[in-house]
Amino acid sequence: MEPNPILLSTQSQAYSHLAECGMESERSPSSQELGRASPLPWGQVPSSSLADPGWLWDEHIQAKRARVETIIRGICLSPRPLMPGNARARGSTCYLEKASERKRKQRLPVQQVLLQPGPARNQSNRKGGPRVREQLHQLKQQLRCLQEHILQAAVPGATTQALGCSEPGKDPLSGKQRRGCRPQLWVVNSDHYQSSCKDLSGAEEHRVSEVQHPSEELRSLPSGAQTLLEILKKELTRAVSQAVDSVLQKVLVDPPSHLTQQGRSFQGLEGSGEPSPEEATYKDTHVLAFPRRVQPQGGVSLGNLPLAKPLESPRYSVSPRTIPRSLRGPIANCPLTVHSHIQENQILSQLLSYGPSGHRSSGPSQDLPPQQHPSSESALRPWVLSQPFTMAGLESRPLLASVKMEQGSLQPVSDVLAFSSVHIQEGLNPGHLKKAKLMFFFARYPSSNLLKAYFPDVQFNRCITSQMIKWFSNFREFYYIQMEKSARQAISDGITNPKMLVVLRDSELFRALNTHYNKGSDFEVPDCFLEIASLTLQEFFRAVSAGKDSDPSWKKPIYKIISKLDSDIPEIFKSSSYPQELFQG
DNA sequence: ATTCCACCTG
DNA sequence: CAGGTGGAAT
Repeated sequence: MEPNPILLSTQSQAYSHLAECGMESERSPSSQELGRASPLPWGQVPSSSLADPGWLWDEHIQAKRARVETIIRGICLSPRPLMPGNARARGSTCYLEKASERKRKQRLPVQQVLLQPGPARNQSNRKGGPRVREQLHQLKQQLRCLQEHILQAAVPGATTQALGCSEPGKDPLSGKQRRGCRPQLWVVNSDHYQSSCKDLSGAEEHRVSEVQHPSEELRSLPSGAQTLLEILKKELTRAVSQAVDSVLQKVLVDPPSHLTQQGRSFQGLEGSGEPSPEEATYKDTHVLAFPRRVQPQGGVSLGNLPLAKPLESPRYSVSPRTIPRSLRGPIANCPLTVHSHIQENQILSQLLSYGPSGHRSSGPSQDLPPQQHPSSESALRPWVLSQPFTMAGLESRPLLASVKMEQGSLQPVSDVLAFSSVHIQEGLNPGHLKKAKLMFFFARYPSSNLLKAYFPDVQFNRCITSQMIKWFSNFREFYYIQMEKSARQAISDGITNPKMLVVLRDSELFRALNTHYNKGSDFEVPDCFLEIASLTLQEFFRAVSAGKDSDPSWKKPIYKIISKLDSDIPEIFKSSSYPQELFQG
């Protein structure tokens, strides 16, 4: 076969070293954001008492109520160090990792146990006066409001709304939900109510501080008052338990089957994990609703991605199953549910990481014989997995995180945020690697700007950019090694005319290259790449034939030539969900 | 002084 | 494939 002259249609782009505009400045603050995620103390449970005339009839009662509230608040407070501490720790970790970047991808911090079983309060006595009962009745009603509020909290739109109306006295729910507050529950939701907590009036804050030492004051109370207090406390606790239980029962009537499915598919993630049909539905509704909460954590802007607008708006009807299942843990306070909660978190971390290993699949699959396509498939699967949640032009990872948030729990919301943040920071997953490899067929020397353009779902920072540049450096390394090897082979085979050297699809060289960049042959290697490869091969052939390889830098001229022969990368690669199509068709 | 890159190594 | 390094270009 007579190879044609290899004059390529070189839409050659001069390789330009474009400085990576550091998005650092954007990212660093975001890391710190994490630390600030839960800045507020927990005692800020706003009180509605002043607005509730029923409580004003007697100052004594009011004072008692304040104390009871303090107790309740204390219950709410106890778990507090857990979460904010966690968030902060995670944030700083994040920050440190950022500072010490250049590290390879760090493992995602596996979600640790966040539950701390609160003191189990048994209560069976109920002999309060009618007034107390009446008040308890009110409490129950308020708890019902709480139920609704919880339901709403599962959907960001609703949460946003809740925040918006959290001004004391204006919020119809203000002050009501917190009396139903169970500790863990509010650990879960604390972030959402920060603003309302901030709105505590000075008077109330004073009142709160006034009753900071209930134990002392309690002892000084008249016995009748103490009795009343006791009864009130018990009834409160009981009512809270009932109310929350009922909420959860509602939720559990329609258990989030997708979660269990996830649990299973998570174990077999490498194998046959497919997005459940229900996951698909998420992208239509809920997913859109969440990233907004993720965004600020995730790092300031999702860059170029116009996330905010469409996500702001809609309110979505919330099905009961969107209530976090893990709420059961705190409620039931039982080891089993705690365990299930841990499992959920594991699933969460697993899914947010790139595979069961918690690390992107790497060496092994690459070192395996090319025939073992499943390995490459598995390397890609986690990425593909995330695709159903990817809307065009949207950042996929926050969406994924959002989904997890939904089927996970409210409690780790902040952790999910941290996850997503870390995730964004990590940025690159096997799907990106795959995509980069395919892009190598078109561009051997992509500039950082080009990469940014073609990876819209990646939050570029210095580390990410250099990592991706490094990828291409490694790609080139392999490429040139193969070329040199083949050239030398051709020479030793007695070839004399470089024009005879053409890389064909059935050649061994092609096989090696295809195996490296296109494992599984999911992608049809473009002809332009074969032309470049042929040219490269010929250049190596000429150089070696001319004995230039004695020069230590004999390859440099070749590199210079090749670096000018980058082709335009098809626009389709600009889609953040591009390679997905390869596996659908 | 930085940035980029090839090269080497694990 | 990532980390580290040295050289070269800017």
